[in-house]
Amino acid sequence: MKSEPSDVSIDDVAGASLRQTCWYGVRNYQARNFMRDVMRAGDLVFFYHSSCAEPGIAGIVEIISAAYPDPTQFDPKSRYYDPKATVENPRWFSVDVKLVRKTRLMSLKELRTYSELSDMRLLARGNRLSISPVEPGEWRFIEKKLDSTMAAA
DNA sequence: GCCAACGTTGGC
DNA sequence: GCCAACGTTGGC
Repeated sequence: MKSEPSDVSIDDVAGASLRQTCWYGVRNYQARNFMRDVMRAGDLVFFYHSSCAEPGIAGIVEIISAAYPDPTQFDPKSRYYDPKATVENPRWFSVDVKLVRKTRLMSLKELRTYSELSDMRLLARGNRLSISPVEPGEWRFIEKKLDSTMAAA
């Protein structure tokens, strides 16, 4: 799951009182469908920092709730307000996530160096989805790299 | 700030 | 249902 750290970073989650946060603001149908139809409580997620100086994986979070209507779609003051959404017929969904652990930053640049990840959806050409599935083999590979390689600084 | 690659909108 | 115009994402 991608988040702009200037909005919500892994440190924001780590610093939150319950070390958890609502994942709001998804406004893409494919990403919504992954969240609503595929994610389940207990699933683990790579927390990816996007649109920043060093984009990449910055931590691991766990899904702790089923998808529920994203409250920001009903809030006229929110940048995520959707006038076509109603409480009876919500368009957009959120999940709650909690911190599992911060990791070293595994940059996009580094991710692209691993042939084992050449088919990863996140790395696909032109991919803009803020939420994309990670194959079990990809997950294991990245987790191993995160554990075995120390950050340069 | 640029721009490629998408996704969405709306006229027809 | 097509598709041009427009808007957004996100790396660089």
